[in-house]
Amino acid sequence: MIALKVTIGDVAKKANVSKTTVSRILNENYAHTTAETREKVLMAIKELEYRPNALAKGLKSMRTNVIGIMLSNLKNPFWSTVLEGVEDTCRELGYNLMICNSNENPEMEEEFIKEFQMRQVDGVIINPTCKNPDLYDKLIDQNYPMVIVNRRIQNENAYGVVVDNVKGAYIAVNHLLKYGRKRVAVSLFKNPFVSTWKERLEGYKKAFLANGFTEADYIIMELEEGKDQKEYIKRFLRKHPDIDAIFSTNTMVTLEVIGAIKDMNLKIPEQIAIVSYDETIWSKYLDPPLTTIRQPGYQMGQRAAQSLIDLFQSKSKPLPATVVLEPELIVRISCGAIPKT
Amino acid sequence: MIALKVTIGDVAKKANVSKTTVSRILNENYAHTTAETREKVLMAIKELEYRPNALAKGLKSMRTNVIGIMLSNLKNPFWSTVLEGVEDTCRELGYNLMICNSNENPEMEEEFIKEFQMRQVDGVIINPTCKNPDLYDKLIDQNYPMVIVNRRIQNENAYGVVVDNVKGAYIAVNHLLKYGRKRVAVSLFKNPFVSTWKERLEGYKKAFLANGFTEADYIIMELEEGKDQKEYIKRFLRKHPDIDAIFSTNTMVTLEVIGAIKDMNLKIPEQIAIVSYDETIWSKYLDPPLTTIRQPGYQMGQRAAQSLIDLFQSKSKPLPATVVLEPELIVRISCGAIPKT
DNA sequence: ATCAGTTAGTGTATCGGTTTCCAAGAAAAC
DNA sequence: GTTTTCTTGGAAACCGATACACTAACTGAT
Repeated sequence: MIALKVTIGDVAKKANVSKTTVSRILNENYAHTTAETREKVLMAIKELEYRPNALAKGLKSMRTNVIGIMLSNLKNPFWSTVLEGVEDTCRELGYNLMICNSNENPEMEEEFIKEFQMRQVDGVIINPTCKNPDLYDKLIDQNYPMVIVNRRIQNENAYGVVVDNVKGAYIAVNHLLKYGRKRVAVSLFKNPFVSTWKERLEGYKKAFLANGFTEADYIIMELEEGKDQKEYIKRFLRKHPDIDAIFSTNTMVTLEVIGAIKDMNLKIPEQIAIVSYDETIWSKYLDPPLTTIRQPGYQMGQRAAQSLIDLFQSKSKPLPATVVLEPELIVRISCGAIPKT
Repeated sequence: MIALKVTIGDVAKKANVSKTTVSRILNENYAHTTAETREKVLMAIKELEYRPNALAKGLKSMRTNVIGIMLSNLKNPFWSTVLEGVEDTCRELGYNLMICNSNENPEMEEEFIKEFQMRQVDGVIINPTCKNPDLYDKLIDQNYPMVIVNRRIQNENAYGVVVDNVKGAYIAVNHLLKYGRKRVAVSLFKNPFVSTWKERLEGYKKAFLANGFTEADYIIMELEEGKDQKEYIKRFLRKHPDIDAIFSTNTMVTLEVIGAIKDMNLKIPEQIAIVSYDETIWSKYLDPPLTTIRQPGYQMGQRAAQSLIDLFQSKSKPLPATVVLEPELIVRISCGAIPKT
């Protein structure tokens, strides 16, 4: 048997009071108890090593102090950082965390939302697949406490925490163009549902226009999940031999790009410069050290957890809003352009 | 309000049966129901979009179908992989996952275990800090369903999944010595509580003795958390200028080691060869490409979840056992010794 | 002495399921 | 035709907490 259970009734009996009294003391509601009674009860709790059953508590009180987080990808280290921010914040504020992974699969996403609801989590943080707009709308209409992270959804009443992806892409590509690159390609996983995809592409285009280029100068390399990326990239580079820089919107893609370039015996950054999304601890040790866009993942996690908990703790419901965090360009060798300091 | 609740009573009323009958059908206990009744009830469930309340269910049935996982570090990508294995397996088998992070802090660890117990999780997977032996013993004595991952604890009755760390270190150092390195240092975070620390050090020593060296040849570089690692490594290297290889037991340390070596303008692998723990997607793109020990993290997660669930699903309790997975040496440039193929 | 007001504490319904025990009718056995 | 068994289904207790309605005791004012 698993640790035979001590219930609130046992404590009450031992301390010679009612369950109500014990419950009040447990919940630090001291309205109807003397210091003396409290002492007695706390003693009994300690002696019996009593731990309240969170299931029973949640059932009656309609609050579980659990929040759910649904990510779409566990592999990407960016999410570890976000998760860390969420976890730390939850712990500080007395919440536990239930985690699941939609794997970009909208059916999974829907299934897990139901799961979270059955488990009566107090709210959810979700990196949406963006493929279930009706689901998001329904949840928001129902006033289900939810914070959308990293990506945007098409609903004005959502609470969200994102990084400015237009800006992230813009500062990356702008840096390349300012330092003389003319044929800058963008590499991205084809995923037109996802807002980050659209925004980073938008930032890429914006940088071109801001630097006197035209639409004709865009070079867009769309990769498809599951294929041999490196082969595709090599073919693409051979077809466009004038490319002198690549802005990569995704860590995994970046590594494939670097692999392809090395296979083709091209020099980074002399022949092809690279700026890549997502700073990691490896970035500065790559060959060559990688210029990256850093996203404040830990902060994103913190803010998301904080906003969510505000949502059901504050009496006056906060207005729907999306917090926008700032990306940052970390300049290293791979972009071939280090500003003088 | 959050989605107004449909209860089993509502379904019962709609289908003109008792709660008992609905409950039986929900739990696929068809002993007392005709196909006709089932049909009726399932219709009602669908129409009302009924979803059982997992809290109520768990309270009475003493089963939550939730398992807890406690890691000691979210940053290290090795754990993302493990987590992915656990998550996938849990989903397949119908379990949900509650996650927390002890951050190597034994008090946190104890706190979170209590938290998990209060929440009535069915069992836990834990990467122990190794600093709470009494806690582990107590849980095991109480028959608390628990699978220890990655590290070993001093208790014969534990269930565990680990990678062979003696072997991992052995094959790394053996490779260096076989290919002619004579002054091989090991770099590790000083953490004598943790079994992996001991085992990797043991493997290091074993490789020396197997290659005709003696204890006098050990060069042990112990780092302390929180200090400036790179500075310390540089001082160490200057003090031991004869070091011609480093076996690094930890990804983060490896990066510091590489940084230190580059700062000192030494060549990898010509002057100092490196073999490092934990293969990552970056390893082969580092400068130079890194020879690593790959640990099967995803498998570790799978096996752990599988074992844990076996523990409370199979009638005959499995015997305590620790599954040992095999590490693998991935040879690249940094060790300066690529076997001919 | 009476009444109102306050304080400390209790009894019990309740949350939403599961489970045990029992009943009624049909089928089978004698 | 009566008893036994099997099948289908329901009533009510229960899991372990919280919350509402209530009482008993005490204070103090009239």
